[in-house]
Amino acid sequence: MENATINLDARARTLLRTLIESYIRDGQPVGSRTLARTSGLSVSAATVRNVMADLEDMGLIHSPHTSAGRIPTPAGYRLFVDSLLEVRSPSPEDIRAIQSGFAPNASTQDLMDTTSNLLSRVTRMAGMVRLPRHRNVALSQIEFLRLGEGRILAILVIDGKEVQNRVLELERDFSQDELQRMANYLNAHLAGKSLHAVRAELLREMRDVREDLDAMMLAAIDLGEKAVGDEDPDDVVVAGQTHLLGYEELADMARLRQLLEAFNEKQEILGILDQCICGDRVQIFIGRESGLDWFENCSVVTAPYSVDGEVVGVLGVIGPTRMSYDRVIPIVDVTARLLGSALGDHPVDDSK
Amino acid sequence: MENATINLDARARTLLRTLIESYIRDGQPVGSRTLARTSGLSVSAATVRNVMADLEDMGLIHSPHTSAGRIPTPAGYRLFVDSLLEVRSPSPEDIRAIQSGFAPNASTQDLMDTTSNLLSRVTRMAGMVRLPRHRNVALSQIEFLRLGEGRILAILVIDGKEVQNRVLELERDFSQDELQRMANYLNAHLAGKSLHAVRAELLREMRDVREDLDAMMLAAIDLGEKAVGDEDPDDVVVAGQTHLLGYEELADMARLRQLLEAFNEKQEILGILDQCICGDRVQIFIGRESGLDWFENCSVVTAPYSVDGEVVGVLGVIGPTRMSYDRVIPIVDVTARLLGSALGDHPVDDSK
DNA sequence: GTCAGCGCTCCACTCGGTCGAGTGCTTAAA
DNA sequence: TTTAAGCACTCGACCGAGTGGAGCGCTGAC
Repeated sequence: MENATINLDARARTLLRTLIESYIRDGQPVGSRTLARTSGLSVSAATVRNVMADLEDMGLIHSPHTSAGRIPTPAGYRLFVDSLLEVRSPSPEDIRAIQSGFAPNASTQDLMDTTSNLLSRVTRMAGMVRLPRHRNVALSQIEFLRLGEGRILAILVIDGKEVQNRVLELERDFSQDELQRMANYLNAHLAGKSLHAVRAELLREMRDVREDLDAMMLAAIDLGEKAVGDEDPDDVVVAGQTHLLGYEELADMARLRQLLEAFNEKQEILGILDQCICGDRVQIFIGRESGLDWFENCSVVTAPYSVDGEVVGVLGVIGPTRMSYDRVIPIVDVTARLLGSALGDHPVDDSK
Repeated sequence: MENATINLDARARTLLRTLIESYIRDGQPVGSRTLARTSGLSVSAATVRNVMADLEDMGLIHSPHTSAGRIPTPAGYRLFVDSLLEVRSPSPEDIRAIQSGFAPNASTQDLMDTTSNLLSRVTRMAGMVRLPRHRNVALSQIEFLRLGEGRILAILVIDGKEVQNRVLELERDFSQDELQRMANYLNAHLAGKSLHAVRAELLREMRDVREDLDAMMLAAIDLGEKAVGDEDPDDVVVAGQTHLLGYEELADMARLRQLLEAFNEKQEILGILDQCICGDRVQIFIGRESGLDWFENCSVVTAPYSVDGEVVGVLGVIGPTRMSYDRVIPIVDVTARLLGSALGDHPVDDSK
């Protein structure tokens, strides 16, 4: 609807923008006189006061107490980032810092680590990267190893470079020999296909062709389904949480602790990032918008990153609501793009 | 030498002990009058003042400013924990809390996690566990998987339950078939022996019997040595760092940030813990004793833990110097013992 | 609609005074 | 020589009053 925001005339918008920019820069409530001077408009402080009163009625700014200046409310920030903000293109040194951070041919895990480190270092806030969903990566190989009575280690090699282990607990026991044959069967059928396709195929075979196969094949399919089936654990890499200690608007120890705890648990961070995976550009959460109350005075800036045109993950930063959005947004944006392309060029292809 | 500490008479020791206990309890500088009353000695405040002046000369206590009470110096704490402290046996509820935390049959990694969580929860400080060195755990199985041109995944199964992956980059390429034969060879020779023994044997064979073997065996030994050879990465598990935000003596943001940073880097934590691995009982570092200056106002209480009589790792807590040593020390002690025995009973033996 | 002026409010800061805790020193008794 | 009592002094915490300044709302004139 946004009806309240539409009927802001140009002057009010300019004043709101100047006020928020000033507050972001200095952290001080800004009064009518300074605002009148710095806005570039040729209006008096008194007029500015009238406009500010209107803005306050609309819930966009408020004064911490009588006769202090005004500071933006979350709603004010919202309007600001949605329609007032002029995003700078990222500064050359920022770009250089980000680009130089991406090592070629790094493993996915390394890429995640360096990216979140990069984000936190460049923005001086906390950086986070949602591990990529397994998109259409190819299953190179699957192997089974018998660990003990009914316990089997499944090894998935993905894209010829990534390795995943899963321990399966089964009811019946298999000899290593049987396991080997099952692996051979599965590899012959499935190697090179995408994980997604593999899962679909396994499920289909289980349903359709049960009776046409001998017991071994059946067991193999069952085993393969178990190994591939359970979604790999969602995870998120965070870095630079300690930067948040430096912001005095987050100095409340109790809240700060909740915040850092959230970074350790990762669960809530995940929830926030997952909300951002839809949408294809930078998204911003301000204050409590994400529904978490420990998020007071914090904002999140996220951007999805994609490989081959498909969104596979999200990255972002988290910092005080009073942050330089015009600097942070392009940084997050360009980092997402660079990560996407770094993940995109598959360096070592299986030599087939 | 400790010459300065020896010539403390019983009364001075009692007063120092009472003073430190009182300060640990209340966090307030303690003055002569209260000390005279609470010490149990029948002396006047004036006499206490004289003794306190002596203690101050020895560098055991000092006043934050004229006419405040006295607080212990690091040297005072040192003397306190070395020879004044009466360690309580751990309280029943603490013991219960610790014991109930150890799940039977947990993997090593899980044990580390729960243990450091336990330590931090019970002491309300930060807990840490140094991962056990690989003592004489048995190598159950070794397998190789060809990933690509010259890139091989080595899989070590240890103790029938733990799995380690290592990617090896080699100069020459092997076919999966060759790898299989090498693995068979190595398994036949080495399975069941301790990792330590395996490494020794591989090195010996490489040196002694080079010319007696065919090329394949030689390559196998070489490969095995590479897979087992590089020490697994030293690591340490920490938990509950955020508890440290609650202590107002650590409220300095800059220092606090260094502290949390150290927990993230883990490098310095490792250094501290490694200093404690010698010695077979609880050890205590007070303030800067560990050589790190960001350690001001912090203390570390550690204890080594052992399996089958051999020390394999260290665990401990880190908190403000002003902590209840008489409670923390037994907690760390008993946790180390419980972790040792939890690691000790090897639950699932390979069914051979 | 704009804006100058006025009165008002509230905060931040300072200053002086008081209170209490605690010390060091001196002196006297054991 | 050790212990204790008394006394003067210091310092920080606290309180209340006073002050200056920033900033607001309102009103009335243009």
